[in-house]
Amino acid sequence: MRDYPDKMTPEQARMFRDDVLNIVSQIPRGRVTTYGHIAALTGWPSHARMVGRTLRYTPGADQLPCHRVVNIVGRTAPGWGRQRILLEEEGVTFKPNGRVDMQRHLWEPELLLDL
DNA sequence: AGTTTGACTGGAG
DNA sequence: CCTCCAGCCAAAC
Repeated sequence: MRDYPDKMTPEQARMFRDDVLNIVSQIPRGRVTTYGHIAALTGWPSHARMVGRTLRYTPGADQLPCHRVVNIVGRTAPGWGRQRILLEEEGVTFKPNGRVDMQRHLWEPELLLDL
């Protein structure tokens, strides 16, 4: 028995994209969240990779605070060195190993509304 | 229609 | 802490 929903229909894909962008727009300044947390909130918990794809390829996503999305261990996006600068500018601190200090800055969206 | 590719994750060594 | 690997799944080849 698969523990994940059936393959997305085009409409579900559209809703997923809109939900992801909506959630990202709500990440507070100076905080970060993860691909997995966002995926879970949309109702598609196994689609963390899809969250990354959405932020990378959706036109206009660069106007949202997508630099506040990192992976579960606090690693920034490959090939996007500017992400660290943007985060540091709003007070996010990094550990010596180059990862975001998740203990201090992780924002875990809880009961999200108006999606 | 089969294979490869990631802005991912969790576990093993 | 690091690297490697299997599982993941829509998209791109």
